[in-house]
Formats: sequence, C-alpha cells, structure tokens
Amino acid sequence: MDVSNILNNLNDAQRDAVTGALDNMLVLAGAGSGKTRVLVHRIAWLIQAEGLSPHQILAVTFTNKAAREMRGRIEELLGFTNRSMWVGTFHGLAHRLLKMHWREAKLNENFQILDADDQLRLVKRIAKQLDLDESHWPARQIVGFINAQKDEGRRAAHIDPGQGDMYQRTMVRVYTAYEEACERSGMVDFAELLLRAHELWLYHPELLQLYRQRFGHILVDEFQDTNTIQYAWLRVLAGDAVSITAVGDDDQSIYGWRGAKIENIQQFSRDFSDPKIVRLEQNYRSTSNILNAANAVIANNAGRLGKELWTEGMEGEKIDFYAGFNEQDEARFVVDQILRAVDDGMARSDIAILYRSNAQSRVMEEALIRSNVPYRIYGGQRFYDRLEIKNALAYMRLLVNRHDDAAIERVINTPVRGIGSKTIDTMREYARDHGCSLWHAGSAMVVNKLLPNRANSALEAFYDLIERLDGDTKELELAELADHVITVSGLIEHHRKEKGEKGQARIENLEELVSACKVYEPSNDEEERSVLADFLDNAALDAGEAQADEFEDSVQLMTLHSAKGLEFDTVFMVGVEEGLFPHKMSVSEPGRLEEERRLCYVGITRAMRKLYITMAESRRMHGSETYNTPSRFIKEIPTEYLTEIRMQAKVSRPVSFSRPSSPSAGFDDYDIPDTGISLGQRVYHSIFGEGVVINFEGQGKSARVQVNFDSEGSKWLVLAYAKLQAI
DNA sequence: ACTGTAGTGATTTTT
DNA sequence: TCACTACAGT
Repeated sequence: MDVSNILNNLNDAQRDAVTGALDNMLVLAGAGSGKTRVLVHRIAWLIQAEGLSPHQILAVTFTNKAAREMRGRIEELLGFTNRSMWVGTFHGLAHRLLKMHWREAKLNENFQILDADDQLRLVKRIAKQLDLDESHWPARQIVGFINAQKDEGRRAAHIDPGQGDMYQRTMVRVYTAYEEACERSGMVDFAELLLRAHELWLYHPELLQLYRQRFGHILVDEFQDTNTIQYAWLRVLAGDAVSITAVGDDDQSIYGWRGAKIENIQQFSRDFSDPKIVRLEQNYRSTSNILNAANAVIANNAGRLGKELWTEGMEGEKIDFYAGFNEQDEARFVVDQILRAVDDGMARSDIAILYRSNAQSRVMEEALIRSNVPYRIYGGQRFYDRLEIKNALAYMRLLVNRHDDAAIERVINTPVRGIGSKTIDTMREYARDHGCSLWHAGSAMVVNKLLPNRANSALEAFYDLIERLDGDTKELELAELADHVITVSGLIEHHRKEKGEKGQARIENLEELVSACKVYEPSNDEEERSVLADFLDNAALDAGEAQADEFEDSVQLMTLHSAKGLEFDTVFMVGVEEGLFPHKMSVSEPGRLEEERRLCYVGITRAMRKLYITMAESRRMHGSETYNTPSRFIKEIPTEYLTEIRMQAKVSRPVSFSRPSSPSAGFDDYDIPDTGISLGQRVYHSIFGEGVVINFEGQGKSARVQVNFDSEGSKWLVLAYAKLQAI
C-alpha cells in the first residue's frame, strides 16, 4: 500500500508519532508544532498501514470546532468520508452513548440537555425552595460546587453529610435536591453527561466489553485539559484492551479552574502501560525571537515535563513593548500600529488583539471605532444562548418532552399570558409535593380546578397552545415547525412590541433560527430519532458561533483563553500588568500563578511574525484608578528579544522642579518650569531602564516626562517631555 | 405587569 | 464604573 501521501512533509518526530505501533503513546506537542497534523495523519496511518477499519477509531476533542476540523482533514487526506468513525467531543460522545443506551443509563428516552443557563436557574429555584438566603448562598457558587463534584465523579450520595461543616452540608442538600429535580424532569447537565457515561462502564460490564472489542485505538486531543471524570472514562474504556494516543502540551494547560487536571498527562505514563513518548518541539509558526521569549517565560514554571521549542525560521523582529500612561493611550497605540500595518497592505484578519479579561475589550473597541477599523469580537453570547432563541427552543423542547421543567419555566408566561408568579409557585409546590413534573402539576390543577378562575383559564390556554402546536407540526419539516412555533407561540409578536432596535434584532435572530433549521442535517444516528430532538440536542451541545461570519476583513479581538489553538501574523497582547495579568486573584497561589504564566505562553506563541506587548500604567477599573507596574512575565523575557517603544521627546532641555512628597499618590498643581505644563491630579511613575517615567494629565493636557532624581532626592530633574493630545 | 431604584459585585468559560 | 438583579410601587 502506498502511504507516501501520509508520510510526506512530516519531520522526524512527527513521522515517529504518526507511524508509532498500535500501542499507547503520549505525544507532547508544543505550540505550533503540527499537533493536529500528527493526529490526522496518525488516523490515516492506522487505517491504511495498520489495517484498522474507520469503525475501530475513536477520536476525542474538547470543542466541536476541533472535531469538525479533524474530520474534515481526515477526509481530505484519505479522500473518503466515513461516518462509522467516532470523532467528537467528550460531551458529544457521552451524549451519543447515553442516547443509545438510555435504558442502561436509567434515563428516559427523550432526556434533554440542561445548559449552563438552565442549570443556574434551576439551582436558584431549588435554593429558594430550601429557604437559602441568596446573598449567603450565591447560586453561582452552588452550581460551581455541584459541577466540581460531578467532575470528580462524586454524586450527592457519595458525600457523607455527617462529615463536614455547615457549608458542605448545605451544598450537599442542594445537590441532592438538584439531582432529584433533574431526574424528575429528565434533564441532564453537561457534567452529568460525562458522569453517566462513566457509570455506564461501571455498571454495565457487558457494554464496556462491547466497546472494548469495537475500538482498536483511541486518540485524544488536548489531553492536558481532561478532568478527572474524562480521564477515568478513557481509562476504564481502554483497560488493557485498547491502546491510546494522547496528544497534549502541559505548558498550554489553562483550564485548571474548570477542573482540568494537568497531572493527567503525567498520570498517563503510570496508568497506561509503557507508552511511547514523542516530543514535537520544532515550531513552524513563530520567529525565533518570539519563540525564545516564550521559552524564557515558561521556563519559570516548576515541574514541567520539559520541552523546548525551536525553529529553523528567521530571527524576525523584536517584540515591541509599549507602556501607555493609561488604557486610552494604550488603545491609541494599538490602533495606530494597526492602521500603519493595514496601510502597508496587511489583512486585518491577520491581526489579533488578545486580552486577559473581557472587560478590556471595550476601550479597544472604542478606539477601533473612532478610527473606522472593522473588528470582530470572539466569545460573548453565542447564537443558541440568546434569550429569544432559548425561548423558541424551549417551546420546541416542550414538543419533545412535556416534563422539561426548565422549558416550562422559561416560556409558560413568555409572551405574557396572565400566568403570574403566584400560579407558577402553586404549580411548583404541587410538583414538589407529588414528585411530578410541572407539566403534570399544571394539568392536575386544571383538571381539579385548584386555581382561581382567571389563572385556571390562562393555564388552560397555555396547555391548549402547546397541544395545538404539537398537533399542527406533526407532519412538518423542521424549518416549517420552527416557523410555526415562533409565530403561533406569539414570540414574534412579543418582540415586535418591544421598543428600540432590540426587538427587531431579536426577530431577525428568530428568523435566523428558521434558516438554521432549514440547513440542518441530522446526524445519521444508528437508530431512528426525531429530527427535532436531534436538532435540540445539537443546539445544546454546540452553541454555535457568537456572530455570523462577516465577510468584511476585520481585526480579531478575544481573550487569551479563546485564542488557544489559533495563530495570527501580528498579535497585540494588551493589559500585561501586575494585577491584571497575572490576575490579582491568581497571584497568591503558586499553582494558579503558573497557570497564568502558561496563559502568557499561549498568548506569545499565537504570534507568527510580530508581537506587541502593551500595558497601561494607570487604568480605570470598577470606577477607580489603579496604578500598575509591568507584569512579572514581561520581566521574564530577556531584554535581547524586546524593544521598548517610548514617546519621543520634543524638548530635551533639563529643567527641574520640586519633588512631591508622595510620588505615587496624586498630587496637585506642580508647574514644570519652562514647559507650560502643570501637573494635574494624577501622577504615576514606573521604573524602566535609566530613569523614572512620570505621566501627567491635567488642565486638558497630558504629558509624559522622563525624569531623574537629583542627588539630594528632593528635586526631580526633567530630562525631556512630550506633549500628547488633549484628553 | 411594567418601571424605577437601590444594592451588589466584578477572571478565564471548550461543553 | 457599569451592568445586572431584586423588589417596591404604580
């Protein structure tokens, strides 16, 4: 068999990984080292050279995007599509298993997926029922607790309520009630998908056996991001029977706060017999300056598996470092550079602005808008997460499963139809007392006339609506059904009445939903499934992109987290200051600081040709001014790879003035002789190289002045200053 | 059921 | 600062 197409254009290490025997293998793949390529080629190799059938391959990723890309590239390489190959996310595959074996998993056939938002609402409701004060027991925290337990494979019953403090006991109480509520309404949250899939192996050895026989090899992408339950699921599935190729980079583990266990990558060598270890260290992405800087930063982390990226590429330009005197100035600098680059013919889409937290995007956006630079923000609310879409989906969910409490809660009075909180409360109470779903409770209340007349007829009307929708749409195509639902439910009319452009946008989104239904292709599952149910599951598991693809060439804005896996010609890493990056919430614990450093490493290695690092010496955050020093990560980059961009002084004539008593605090009205500038309310200094840089703003002017202390320490000698535009 | 306001709290978020 | 929430008043 000719396998040259699989092995061409691979370097030695890559080829080593691709052609490794059908045994356990751990591929430590540095940033930009061709990780996906290796994964894809290995699958092709297993099929063409090792003679595995696609049916015997299981490939697991974390994101739908990665799964799609992998499948696409395999097809490209092999020249054929094969649906029998399992390629998907952990959650997607778990869902698939549970759908196929719902009986064994003790689920009902039409179980629905509870997304993060529904989960929060449900927990809020339960906490309220248990009389927990919301300020004391924030729902977010409870959700965090529950998910963390599930990620560790622990059910409420596994946690001894006798043990532990008040906190733990309360959490377990809610956890228990939450489990019951999910059970009752046939809902499964994200973590539950994984946990149930794991339990499926534990409680049904015959099924486990079946899959062990089926799969010849398992491949796992982004292994450093697996959490306990995902790891356990893989480990049990593989046993001694199935071999695994795990690909990952411990230096890019940035989801520890979501339960990812970086140790899994070390644990692999212990749990899976005698794995072959391959390191991919040649980088094909960045210039050597960028790469060396990244290496230098990450070298400060302890306990790494050890890996040093190198490149045959050019040294390239140095990294530009710019310290703006505030976030406006920082943004102005970034936009100036972008304008210049675009003038020189660069595509805007080759430029990315990366920041630590979403709140930083705003200043950047404003600056981009001022200069008419098109941009696109990643992250934020995704299509299927939008309110109006979720409402429409809730109606559709009710058609599949009347006992979907989360869906009922969402739309029973949206649009308003006179079912107030009192009525809903009564329903909830009834449901709780009788251990039934809200749907059940409501219909029992209608039948037994347990409600005041007005509420009763309102509720009756709602039931009629749902039943009528169901009847009307039985024979319809998915898109027609969606269209029917959003019209007849009154959602469209509801948003039409909304004032402002918001309502219009929502209607457009609803229409977009109908279009999405039109082009939806159901996954060819083995068993017969309703297209509607399939569509709904897909919407929950793959929330879609935040924005529809715009054709206009735009600068890319995103958090460092969402930049993982991407690359750009030019990258601006902004807000690189102590307190923000590393974030102040992460500096106290060494482990979390290291994760921040890995995030920095991820950021640096996104850049192919040119990297800018910027900061703001003062920044308005949560309403008050903060004064920042450059991030420790910047200091970890050897100066030989850095250039500091400084404002050019327009005047270079030494002048001196009295040193204020407290240099870091604001001080008032110092005139700088012969410059016409007086110091304003805010002053900040930071130390770079030779002198001290002070930023002045006040009286409509701002300036940046480089000063040295005089020998007595009571005077500052101004060496140079530059006027900036009025702010 | 809508509207105004007072209070709060504020990283990151693949599924 | 700002955006979201809860609740009180109409």
